[in-house]
Parts: sequence; structure tokens; C-alpha cells
Amino acid sequence: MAAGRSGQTAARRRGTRAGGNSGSHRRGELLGIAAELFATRGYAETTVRDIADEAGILSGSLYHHFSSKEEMLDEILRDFLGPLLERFIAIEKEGENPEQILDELIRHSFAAIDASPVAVALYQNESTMLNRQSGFEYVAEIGKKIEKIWLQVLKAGQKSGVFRSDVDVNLSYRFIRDAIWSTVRWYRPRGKYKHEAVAVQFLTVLHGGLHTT
Amino acid sequence: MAAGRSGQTAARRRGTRAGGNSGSHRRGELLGIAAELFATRGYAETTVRDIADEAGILSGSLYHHFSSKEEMLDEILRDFLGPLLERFIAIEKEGENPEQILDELIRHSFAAIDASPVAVALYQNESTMLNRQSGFEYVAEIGKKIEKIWLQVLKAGQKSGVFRSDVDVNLSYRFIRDAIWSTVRWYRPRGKYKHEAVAVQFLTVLHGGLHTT
Amino acid sequence: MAAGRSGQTAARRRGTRAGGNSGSHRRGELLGIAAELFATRGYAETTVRDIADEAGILSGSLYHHFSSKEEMLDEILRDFLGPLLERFIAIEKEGENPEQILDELIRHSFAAIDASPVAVALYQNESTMLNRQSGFEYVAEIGKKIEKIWLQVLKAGQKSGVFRSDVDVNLSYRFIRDAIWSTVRWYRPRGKYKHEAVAVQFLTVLHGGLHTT
Amino acid sequence: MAAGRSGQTAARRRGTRAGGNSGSHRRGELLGIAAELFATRGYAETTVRDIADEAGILSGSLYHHFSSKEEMLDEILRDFLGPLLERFIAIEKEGENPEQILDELIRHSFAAIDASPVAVALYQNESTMLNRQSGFEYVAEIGKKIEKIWLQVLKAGQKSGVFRSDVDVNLSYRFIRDAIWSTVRWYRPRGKYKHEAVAVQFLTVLHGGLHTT
DNA sequence: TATGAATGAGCCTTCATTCAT
DNA sequence: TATGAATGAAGGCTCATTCAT
Repeated sequence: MAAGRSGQTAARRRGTRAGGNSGSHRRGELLGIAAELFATRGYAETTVRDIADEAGILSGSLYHHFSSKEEMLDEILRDFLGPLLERFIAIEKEGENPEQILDELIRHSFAAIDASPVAVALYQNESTMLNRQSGFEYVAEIGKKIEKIWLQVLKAGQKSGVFRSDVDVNLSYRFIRDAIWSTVRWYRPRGKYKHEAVAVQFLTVLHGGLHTT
Repeated sequence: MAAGRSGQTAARRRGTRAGGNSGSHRRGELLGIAAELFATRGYAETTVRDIADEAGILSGSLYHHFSSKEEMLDEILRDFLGPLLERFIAIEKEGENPEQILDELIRHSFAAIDASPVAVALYQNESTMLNRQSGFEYVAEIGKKIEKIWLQVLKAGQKSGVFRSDVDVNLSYRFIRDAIWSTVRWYRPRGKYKHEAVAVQFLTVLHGGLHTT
Repeated sequence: MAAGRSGQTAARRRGTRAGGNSGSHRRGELLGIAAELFATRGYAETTVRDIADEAGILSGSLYHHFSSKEEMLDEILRDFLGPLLERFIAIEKEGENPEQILDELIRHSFAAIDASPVAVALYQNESTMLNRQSGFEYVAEIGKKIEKIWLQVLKAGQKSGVFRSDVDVNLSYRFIRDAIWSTVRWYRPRGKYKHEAVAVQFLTVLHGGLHTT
Repeated sequence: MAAGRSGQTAARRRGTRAGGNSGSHRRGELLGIAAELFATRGYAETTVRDIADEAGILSGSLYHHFSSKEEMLDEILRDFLGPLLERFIAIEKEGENPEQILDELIRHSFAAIDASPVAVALYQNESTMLNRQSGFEYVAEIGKKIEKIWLQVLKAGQKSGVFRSDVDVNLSYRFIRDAIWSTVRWYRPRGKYKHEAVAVQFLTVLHGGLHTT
């Protein structure tokens, strides 16, 4: 649902950058095109000319809106990761018990993939590179904060007895995280599976396991 | 038959000169270096010079061993995917029941990650690009064959009643597949988790679910 | 006569619209900013955007005042070189003897550096480029006229016996010229040396030499 | 004379840089071409393509020899400034009295201009830019060391009474320095003036002044 | 007068690849 | 087998300039 959308574009929220016209309409459009291409072909494999071509302008003209290709990537990631973390924090705070919180975290994750498949794909595909890239330290930092939230919920659940105690929380978290976010590679918003349905299926297996009892 | 083909190393299949000892020792070394770099930095991000530097030779000299950068990637992938598929086929054939076969498929997957982390990482990270790249159609083909095996096992399990029937097999397969293969991003052969232990943990959650009953 | 022409500012000479108040105030401001930057960073190294930034407008807006970057350079140079040549002509005409004329030429040179350091620096630094640039032939022409004046004075002085005859006039002229105009690189109007003092020092060495007798 | 030449190329003296083949024959040739162009058109105005064209290769091929355009400039400057400073130090050390040392410094300066007009021009024309450019701090440093030597000689001469005391040493030094090095702009090694002759003329004026007594 | 968007040409640099030695 | 030199195509970016609003 709409709750997944981050609303306003980050350019709006941010101050001036190169050129000083960070909050224009065109900027947003170009960012969308760039994000699409970055997600599809990969960041390094997408040329500035590709983006410009798609936008119907010359490559040099992009630099009227952005000071570098990297800035585009940065803006796309911030626009996605910031709100995502905030939402996770809110879910944990407002949740009633570990069980309900975990489910909500999972449901929101699938909703986020549905709402911003492009940003998620980018995050998934470029994370290795991003960890090496200076200026993108915040990506790993947000990743760590998110991990902390999930781990706390899992631990709390084990303590209260709703989650089984014979599994390693770290491993479980990683299994869950990877299974969820990897769906971006095959999930199609307009395909036969709705994101809520995918979430339900995932929760079903996660809760009770694959085997009959 | 096909089984015999994948047994030999890729270097073997490619003759460079009369005689046929083209699968030289040096070639294997260089391939190892390339694989390592491809997996770490990404295929596109790794330059031929990076590989040559690491090998202590000049970039042009690499072309005495391989006809192109792509050939290296190709060889690495074939060497990994061929045997992997064969093993999966064998597991299915020799298995006694869906439950046991699935467990074995999973166990072998984690073992493969442990044995060839570099190749797995390459396969994981470059699959999107590979799908677009002509000459690498076999990668998707093997992927489909593997998928078929897993899906058959899951369906058989549902039919025989050992796997619950209220979950979509396709979705389940993807969740399982992604969770398993994604571990390559954080699993370290010499780390605190042994691959068998990871497999056991994964099987535990998968069998009975995260929740206590 | 010619004297009248150079009295008016260059802006005056160039009409942009009906009426003729094209030599607007803003134009002069912008020219000052451009001159400052050209002198500091070099003409080629100064971008039109640098100038616009400094003026608080967008680079495209500069073209309402000037038809090109080159026009700015042209105007700055003309405004400086025209009056300079006239003054030198006047000094020669009004002077009484070679000795006094040379001293006056030198004193005025230092005064010009003090008054228009920016234009002098520009002239010094870009002269090589200017000699190649079409449309700037007048710069070399004025240079030649100035040289002629100085050489005549030196020759006359040698003839009259006040300047020693065992030195080549051409070489002497160049030594003198270069020593004088190069001071623009280190002379600071507000520094510890006043321009008259620098002139006196220069004249002292030039007249009697560095050595004691 | 031969003493002015710096002999071996700096590439020889230095360790590996990009590519690791710093001391090749081709490298020296390319450096000469680059120096010539840098001096003639200016560093910024000379494109890498200009250099490559002149060398009869493609611009990209230059990067087999140098890691950047800047590296070429750096090497040219070091090759000139290093030996120059050393020579000045030697002259001061071996000199007998201020008078003789100053004359020798001046004579060697003119010889250096004759031997390496290109490097001198480069140093003269780009010094402002060089002062701003990180990585070229050594240029200003060497300049300061050279200044120190000259100033010491002048001061010593004033103390011993051979140089007049009513002139500011700093100003004198700058007049002398600028007059000498500026000759590079018009001095032509194959022209009518030999560098020794120019030096003699300069010394004549400097010693006794322009005026007859 | 000024803005904002865009052009078009060119710049420095990278990189897979080739080939004579 | 390896070197050293070069190719040719492309990539990210800069910049003077134009023009509709």
C-alpha cells in the first residue's frame, strides 16, 4: 500500500548541490531513468550516455542537473534507504510483540520491493562495490542498523519462547534477509503474484516449516 | 554421453597447439587468479591488467593463454556448473524419497559453496549480465535444468504428503534457492560456521519453521 | 585625433542597443570580475562560469552583456593598452632629453603596474597566446610601437653620450622591459614597497650599476 | 657548455611508475615532444592528442608510457630544476667572492636558458599554476632555495663593500632574476646572440649601470 | 536582465586486444 | 611464453555558447 512509498523526492529535501538547482522536476525524471538503467544493467555497465539517450538529451547536459554519475547513484540510494530504515524503526517501536513485529518487518520488506524494485535491485547488486566506494559508507551503516533491529526482534522472540531456540539468530536472520530481498530478481509488480501474497507464502513457510507435522 | 564431457577440465577441451597439453599448469593458475578477482570485484570491474598484474606478467601476455577475457569467465563457469548439475542429477537419481533428496540437494549446495566460493559468487553476481550475453546461454539452460530437479522433488513431496500443500512450489523453491546461494556473500570457509553446520541450521528452520509449536 | 579615441571606455565603443547607454554599470562590474580572474588563474583556466559565479549570476546570463569570453579579454586589453601607448607617446613628446624621458617612461611603467596590476598581469601572461590569436593583432602592434619609443630614447641617449655605447640597445631594452613588467608578479599595491620607491630603486641600479666604484 | 646539460634523463634516475617502464628510449622522445608543446602553447592549452599526433601515435597510447599528462609535466620540471639547483649550490660553494659568484650564477643562468629553453619557458609560464597545483610543491621549494643562494651572495657583497648598499637586496634580486629568465621569451639559441654574449651584456649593464660616468 | 535547460565539441583517461620481437 | 608498443573504441566530464521563457 501507499505506506511503502517514500513520497517526496530526496532532491526536494536536500540543499543545493552542483549548479544549485537540486529540486527541479527534470532532475526527478532523470533520476528515475538512471535508477531504471542502473538496476537493469548495473551501475558500472550503465554509461552516462545511456541515461542521456533515454532522456533524449546529450550526455553532457546531464551535468547541468548532477555533478557526477556517482551523485545520481547516491541520491537514489539515500531516497530508498533513509525511509526504509525509518519505517523499520517505527515498526519495531509500535509493534506489540516479537512475533507481530517480525511479521510486519517482513511484510513491509516485500511491500518495499514492490514499491521500489529498482532501488532494491540496485542495493542488492551493487552492495559489494558500495562497501569499497568512499562516500557510500552510510549504506553499510544503515544496513547495520537494520540488521540490529531484526536481530533484536529475533532474540526477544527466542527469549519469550515464540521462536525456537535451537537455531542461531545470526544465521536465521541472514537466511530470512537473503530470501526476502533476493525476490527482487524475479518478482514483477504486475506479475501473477501480488506482494502481499508473496509475503503470506513466505510467512507460512517461515512459521511452520516446509514439512507437515 | 554428456556425463563424460563435463568430467574433463575446460582447459582440456580447448586445444591451443599440436600435442594437446594445452591445459597447462600456468593456464590453471591464471584462471584461478582471474576467478578470484572476478568474484571479488566483479567481472566488468576486473581489468585484464589486474589479472596480469596479479600473475606477474603483462596484460598482453595473457592472450597466449586465453583468447579473450570472456573465455576466462566461460571456462570458470563451465568448470563449476557442469559438475554441479551432474551431482544434482545423481542425487535425484540415487535418492530414496523426496524428503531425503531435498535434504541432500541442500547439503550439497552448501558444500559446493564451501568448495567453490569464487565460482558461486561469480554465478550469483553476474547472472543478470550473463543472461544478456550471447555465448553464455548454457548458463541459463543449466539453471533451468537444476530448477526442474528441485521443483520435481518439491512436487513429489507435496504429493506424497511429506511437504505441506498450502504453499506454492515455485515460490518455495525460489525462497530456498536464494537463501542458500546468497550465503556465499557472507560465508567464509575458514570462519566460525562449518558448511555442514550451516546446512543443518538451514534444514532445521526449513523443516519445522521458526516458531515453536 | 587618436588621442580622443582612447579616452572613452571600450564599453562606450561597442553599442548593444539603441540609445547607447550600453556601457552600463553592470558591464563594468562584470569586466572587473573577469579581469581579476583572468589575471589570477589565467585566461584559458578561467571559465565563463567562474566569472558568473563571482558575479552572482548564471553563466548564460553573461551573454547579455558580452558576446563572448574573448570580447571580455579584448575589452580589458584595449582599455589598458590604448592609454598606455598614448601616455608613452606624450612622455616622449614632452620630454626634454633622453635621460629624463627614459626615467619618466620607467616611472610611468611602475605607476601603470600599480594602477592596473590586473591588466598588466594579463598582458604579461597571455602575450604568447595573444600573438597566435586572430583578432588580437593590435596587441602586438601596440607592443611594437611602444618598443620603438623606448629604443629611440635609448639610441638618442647613446648618441648624446649620456648612455654608454658598449651595450646593445636591443638587449638593454629587453632587460629593462622584462625587469619592469615582471614586477607585476610580486608587486602588491598595498605591500611594503610603494611603486615610486620601486621605481627609484630600479633607476638607482640602472643608472649606476650594482657595483660600487 | 656541457656543464649546463643535465645529462641522463630523470626517468633513468627514477623508479618505476605506471607500467613500470620508466627508462625507455621512447619515453624520452615523447617527453621531449611534450615539453616542446607545453612550452610553446602552454600546458593547459596542449592536449594529449597534440602530443600524440606529434609523436605519430594515438592519444591513448601515451598512457603506456605515462600515467597522466601531469606526470609528463612533473618529469620535465624535475629534470630541469633538480640539476639547476645543484649547479647553483656548487657555484656558491666553489666561488671565491660574492662578485665572482654572482657573475657565475648569472652566466650559468643564461647557459641554462640556452641549454633547456623549453624547460625554462615552462617554468616561467606555468609557475602561477604550479603554485596552486598539489603535487608540485617542490617547484616552489626549489625556487626558494635558489632565491636564498642569490640573496646570500648579494648580502655578502654589500657587506664586503663590492655591491652598493643603497639598494634593497630583495628588489635587486627580483629585478635581476626577472630580467634574466624573461630572456627565454625572445632568446633563440640559433639566433644572432650567443648566450655568453647575452650574459656579458647583462653583466656590463648590471656592474656599471646604463649611464656613463 | 536573468534563468534554466540544452548543445556540441572536445578533453583526459581506460581498457580489451593485437602483434612484431 | 613473454615483452613492449600500439590500436581503437568508449567513458566520464567540462565548457563556451544558445535560446525560449
